[in-house]
Amino acid sequence: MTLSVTNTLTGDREEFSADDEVLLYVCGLTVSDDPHLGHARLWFHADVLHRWLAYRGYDVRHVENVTDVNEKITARVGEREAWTGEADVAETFTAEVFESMRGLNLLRAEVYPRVSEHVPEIVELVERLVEAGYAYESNGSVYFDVTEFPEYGKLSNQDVEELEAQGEPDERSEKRNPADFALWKADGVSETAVREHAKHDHGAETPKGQTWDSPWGEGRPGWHVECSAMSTTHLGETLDIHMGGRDLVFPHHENEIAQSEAASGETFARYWLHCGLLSMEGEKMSSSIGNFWTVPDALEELGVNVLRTFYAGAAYRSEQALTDETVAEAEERWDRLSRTYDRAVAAVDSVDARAKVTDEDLREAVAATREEFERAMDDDLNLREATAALLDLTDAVNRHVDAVETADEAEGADDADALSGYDYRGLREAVEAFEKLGGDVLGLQFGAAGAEAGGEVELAEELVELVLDLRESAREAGEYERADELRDALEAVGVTVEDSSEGPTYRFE
RNA sequence: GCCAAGGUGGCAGAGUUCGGUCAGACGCAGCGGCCUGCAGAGCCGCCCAACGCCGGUUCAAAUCCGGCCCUUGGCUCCA
Repeated sequence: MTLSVTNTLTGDREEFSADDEVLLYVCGLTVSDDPHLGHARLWFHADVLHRWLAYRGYDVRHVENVTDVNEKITARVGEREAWTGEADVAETFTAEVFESMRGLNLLRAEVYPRVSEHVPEIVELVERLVEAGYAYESNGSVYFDVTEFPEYGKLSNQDVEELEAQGEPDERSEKRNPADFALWKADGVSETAVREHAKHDHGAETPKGQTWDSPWGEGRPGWHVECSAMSTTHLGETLDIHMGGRDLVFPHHENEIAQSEAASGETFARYWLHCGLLSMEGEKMSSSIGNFWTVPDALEELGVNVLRTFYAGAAYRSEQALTDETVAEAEERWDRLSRTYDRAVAAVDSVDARAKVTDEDLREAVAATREEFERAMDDDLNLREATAALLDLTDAVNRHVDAVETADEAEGADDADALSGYDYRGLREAVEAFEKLGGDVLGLQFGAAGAEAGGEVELAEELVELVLDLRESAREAGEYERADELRDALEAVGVTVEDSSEGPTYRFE
């Protein structure tokens, strides 16, 4: 079985092929605001793609850009005292992005190139396009002539004539054709552009943003060249996979193809993968609409595992809705996975490794899970189905552990450990499946809750166990009211207690 | 107006590439049972039930073709 993906270029599901090395370019974001859960959705899916390719034995070279030159950034200059220029604003939000990425447990890309550090490469690319006749200079700006590139529109199925017809015919325009787009913009950011994007009126002085010297005079890179220049610089002329949000298909990605292929004569990207949008209240989550939830806030409230489980609840190419209900569902799904994992680990730890119990049902379930998971992932990264396979395994594990516990109890064994009929190997395989498939591929962090904080957690555990001893005494004496009081008190400070036939268990919420 | 994606049960969301093995994946919510002092977790069962509408092709269509309606995204910065 090999991976197949939906390629926007052809609109079809295609078998993925590549050499040992996969060149993956992900369209990152403009650092003009806090990253929100819509951005994180793309990051997540790019991350899982990266992980899955690695699982399949590819060496993944993953590059993700940071756009730190943009009028939206310029528009925020002055909002804070430290923001004296475009670079200050960009620096603040770039730091936010990296922190969010760390929090989301994303595999690091090989490099996160910034526009501000690639202006020479951008200028070089624009020069090449001018020389080749695909672009022209006009009043110090440079535009790409879409009529010179016959394949323009092939990604998004746009018709150049149709686009031309839409454009306002403006005699005074610097552009030859209405659909032409800027590669290089003369001077700094215009006042109107800043005013359009500015959230607050901040003083009389209008920031112009950074400018760089070029053969056409002082100016700034256009909106789409950055990705062409940076991807070529770091990965070469032909990418294996180019991934981005669906809202970028036109014009951004269409223009990238035009620039890159006109300049190199080579295919720019072999597979175009587009991630569906995250909606909230029926609209796409967006900074400009204001219906967003920032990544740091969401991580704080839900935690990385719930968030990742949420994203894994829908295929990358579908839209996904963020509502109280869908979040609650993700919480339940994650809890179920993590509880079962903990339970399996506890069972493995308690068993006598020499025991030779085998449980065919359990082992078959593990094998089936692995097979189904791989099939689902290869099938255009069907994460919902892959997660479903893991959830199926929780049934088998719980059934097995339940059965053994019940049997131990029936025998009245006080030395349950030695007698237990756990399938040691089967459970180990199950634990490994959770760690490999759920952990390595989906990026979930099993069993990490207690390991994170170290010493403090240990102390907390001892204290909780102390209280639980008291509660057990109360229960043995039949003082259930007292026992419930203690349980409620623990719950109030974030410790959930659950009784089982082998004594109480607890977890920190 | 043009381009694109999509419309499947109370919710959410697979399945559409290659028509039958698929109608009821996985999950959530709800209901019942087992277990339990209670609760929770877990297990078992139920949820009497959905493929936007209208045609067509076919022995057979959620899946292919045509038309229509609706939603979302894009056509301006946007993951």
